[in-house]
Amino acid sequence: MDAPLSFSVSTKKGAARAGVLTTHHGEIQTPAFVPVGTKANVKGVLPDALKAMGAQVVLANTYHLYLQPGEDVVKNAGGLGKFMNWEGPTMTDSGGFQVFSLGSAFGRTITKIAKGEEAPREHGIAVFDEDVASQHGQLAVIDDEGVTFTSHHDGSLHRFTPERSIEIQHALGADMFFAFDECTAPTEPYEYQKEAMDRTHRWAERSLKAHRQNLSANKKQAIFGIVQGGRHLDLRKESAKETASMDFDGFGIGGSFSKEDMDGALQAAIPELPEGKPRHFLGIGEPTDVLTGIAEGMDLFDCVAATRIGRHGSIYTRRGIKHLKGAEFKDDYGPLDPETVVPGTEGFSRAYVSHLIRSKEMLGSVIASTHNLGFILALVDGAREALHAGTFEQYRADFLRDYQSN
RNA sequence: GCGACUAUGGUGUAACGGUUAACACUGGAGCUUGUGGAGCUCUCAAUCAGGGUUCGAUUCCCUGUAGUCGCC
Repeated sequence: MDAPLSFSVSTKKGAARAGVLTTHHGEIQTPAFVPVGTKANVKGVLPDALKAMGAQVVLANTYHLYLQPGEDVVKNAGGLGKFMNWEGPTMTDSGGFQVFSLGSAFGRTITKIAKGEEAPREHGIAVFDEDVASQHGQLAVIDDEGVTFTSHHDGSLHRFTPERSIEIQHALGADMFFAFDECTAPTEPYEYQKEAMDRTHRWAERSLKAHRQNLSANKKQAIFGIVQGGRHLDLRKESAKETASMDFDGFGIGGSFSKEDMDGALQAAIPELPEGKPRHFLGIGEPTDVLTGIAEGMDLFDCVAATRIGRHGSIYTRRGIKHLKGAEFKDDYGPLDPETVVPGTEGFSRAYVSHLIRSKEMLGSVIASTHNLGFILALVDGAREALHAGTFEQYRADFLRDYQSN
């Protein structure tokens, strides 16, 4: 295979679709959920376990691996997959998201999913909270060239530009990676959303150029452009159109949404994207959101929620999320989710995992993370099969009914 | 048996004689969407008993009770 990536859609029903994505490290049946392994590890879950539960691809982060252990360590290990002993396909995120999560949003009550709080800010480009900055030594300043930030490890000063991000991602060597973008808080005003979106487009062109100039990387790695535009449908459409006009191998839809905005943003953007290239929904999501994305025509999803909430003692079940730290689970000797079997976690009871989490035993986090990852992978597997069988809408409706019924 | 010391939420510790008895852990509830987070937020919960001094006692005095240590 000469191209780094090939993609074919085999089933289409309305906007939703199923297909196969082929990389140098194997095939990915889409739609697919991508476990997040930020620092070249999926927290608490061994590669063998990932494989056993049907994970097809993992995603690591440029920002984190650049700071620690440094991209050269990963490169000299033979690339991300070799380094982490994962034989399948890999992806890396560009570090752009950290501009958002460590910069303007850090220390505030803003997350990827908007809750409606106001985000006070100076008009302009330097975005950080001075109190937070002094308290945590935190600082991220965006300009048109790139972003300057301090390391959370030692406070040292660093700078990412689109070119630098691509250079690092070449060193990390994942099969697919993302252009460097700016993700804004959903609470930012329209003018700033547009300004950030335009900047993201310029950065996309620079990212693409930097990648195409590296001929050997070009053969091995695929680059995805990222659609932004906040919660504004006209911006979403414009961003999708603009990004689609560039020669990317695939597309990510990024940014932050309120729960209600998600559908609209997808509907505005997706029709502008080419049919024949994969679409990745960045940072999404929870089970119901993933089904929404599939229904709208997304192919790939990554999200930290499964491992994060698992690590802290909450599990997905067919009947909604259960907080195992709750008193009611102390003597609940039933399985984690009677309706979902995850390889490697069969036989563990809610009471047992509740006990482990309460006593801060790491095995509790391991079991819950494994369960949650297996749960959402199985959910997406089921959705894919339903797409092929022509029963996806029913599948989704059934799941939503059960999940919200508790 | 005698002496010394101690007695504050479930646990461990705070509190010049002066607002609503503080903190940590535990317990309970909630949060987490391209992971600075095995994390964060909120919350229930106590002055050993009985007297006395004082305007006012967790604080000072007496008695009782319990515990710890030491001594016959």
